[in-house]
Amino acid sequence: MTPEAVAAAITDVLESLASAGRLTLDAPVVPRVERPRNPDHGDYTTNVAMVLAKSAGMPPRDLAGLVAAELAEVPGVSGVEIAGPGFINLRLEAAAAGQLARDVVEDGADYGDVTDLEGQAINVEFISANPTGPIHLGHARWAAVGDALARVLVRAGAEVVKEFYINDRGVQMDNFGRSLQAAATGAAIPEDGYQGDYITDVAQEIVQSEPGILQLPADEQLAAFREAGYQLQLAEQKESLHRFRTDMDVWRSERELHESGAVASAFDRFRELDHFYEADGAQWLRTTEFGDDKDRVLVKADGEMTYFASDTAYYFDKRARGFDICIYLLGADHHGYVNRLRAVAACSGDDADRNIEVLIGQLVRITRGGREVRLSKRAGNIVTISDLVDEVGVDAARYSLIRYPVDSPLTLDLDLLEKRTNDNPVFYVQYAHARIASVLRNAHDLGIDWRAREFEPGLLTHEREAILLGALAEFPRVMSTAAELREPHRIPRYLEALATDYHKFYDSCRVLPRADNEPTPLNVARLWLCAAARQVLENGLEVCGVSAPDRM
RNA sequence: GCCCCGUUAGCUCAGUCGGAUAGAGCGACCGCCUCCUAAGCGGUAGGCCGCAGGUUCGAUUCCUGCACGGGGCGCCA
Repeated sequence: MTPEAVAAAITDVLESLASAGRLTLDAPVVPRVERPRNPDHGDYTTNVAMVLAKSAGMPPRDLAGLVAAELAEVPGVSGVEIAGPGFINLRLEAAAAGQLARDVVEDGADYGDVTDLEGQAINVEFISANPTGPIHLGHARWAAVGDALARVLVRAGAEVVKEFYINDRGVQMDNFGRSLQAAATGAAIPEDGYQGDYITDVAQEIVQSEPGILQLPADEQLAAFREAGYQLQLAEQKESLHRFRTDMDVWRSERELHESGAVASAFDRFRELDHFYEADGAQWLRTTEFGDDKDRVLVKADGEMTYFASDTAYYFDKRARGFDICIYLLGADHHGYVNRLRAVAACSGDDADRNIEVLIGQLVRITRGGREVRLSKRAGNIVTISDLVDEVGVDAARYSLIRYPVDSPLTLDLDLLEKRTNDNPVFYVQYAHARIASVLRNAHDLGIDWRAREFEPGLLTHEREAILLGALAEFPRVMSTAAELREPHRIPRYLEALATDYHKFYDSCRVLPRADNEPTPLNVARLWLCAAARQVLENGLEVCGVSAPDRM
């Protein structure tokens, strides 16, 4: 019996009481069913009696009594108690709780999939680094979180596209090209250019593959370096993200938005809706009508398009491709952009509250040797995402970035991550998985085919078996919450709690028969439970993009 | 000045769509492998949940103000 089933039973009770005239209900209620911290409070608890007391016009405890009496008759429920100000605590029969193990095993990789977001088309844009250098540690958080979020949304039934916006036009591209050109020709790197060692490497690579480039006239040469460098960096970014197990579905070029006329037609749309005007020689979007602090320039007085101009077209582009919800993951240093983006939606006649979601993530601080590492692409002080993967591995890197809520600051201690100690919870979770895999392997070696034997869920009566079953039953709800709140960090946190519950179970409940004894029905039931726990750990780790090893 | 985020155990941080005794890891201390993976488990110590008000049966959680810390307020990207 799952928490969902308990909630449904409570709803049934409430409705039948209401239709029998024993209770007045203002509106249909979705009862909240929780797992109490304190095991003395039963397997599940609900506060419906307190919530409904006022509208029902009776004291919470009386109402609780009414509901509890009916609940006690529900099959699978072994006990109901009223506690405190009006909590209803209930206990399940072991067989009803244990049945879940079989359900999990049978659902396999699908266990934990939910339907909350079915029918929604969601675009998740993240990282969107300039193609003027490698993906670095400053981007790593978004790479991990964005990818995990996308996986969560998919599990919740949404249609999801992961997208990277390439800022391949504008001033930074020219700076980049000039820096490469200078590095290749032995000139000084411009002051506002890129200083990193990688610039020299890239410049050399370009000269090597296109020796003729050095003979070109200065203008053509600059363009050639810019374009060649762009292609090399873009390929580098794709490759390093691939190694990080973050593969984008769409790489959208800013340049293409201009060339295809998307920017121009966005402007037309704004004109139609009368949100567009000219002043001081520039062309503006009247974003202040929709909550922005000031209107924003689309075309500068010198005729150049702003970055924001592309953004407006990009939003239309996403909507035209059928996305109801456009999620942007941005760093805290871009939070000033939120109102602008929302205003774009509003200016085009959309509902900013529904169509645009901006997740602002706090920046990651990085320490090494107890000192903060400052990252600056232009100053050339870069730790790339590939360096991180080389040092600590993809699993540890992704996991430690995903396990914190994005609005909380995060310090990545490179020394700590390199240690591979238990400080890093990814090992704790993976170890639980490997431990179960080992037990199942041993069962197989002993010739115990638990799947073929009868599963007697009523045998799982040990307290730690009950707790483990309860934890397994939580997984779909954790997935729902993570998806609806856009909070993928809830998955690793859940997995850590689940791993603890498994380790505790393992510590006090012998799974396999000792010596040459024949397996008992209890051994078999526990193997089902182990298999279920292993499956949930695997599914959860998969959502994080972290491997679930069979041996460690 | 205005806007966003944070403030919870010695340290790093969870938790809160308002619920019963606030959690984990690390660090400290004490135990547990002739037995399925000890990367594990059990126990002890450690808290005015930043401060002050408000909302109510009930606030660490919601609202307001304040303090401290981080980030942002360009015809830059």
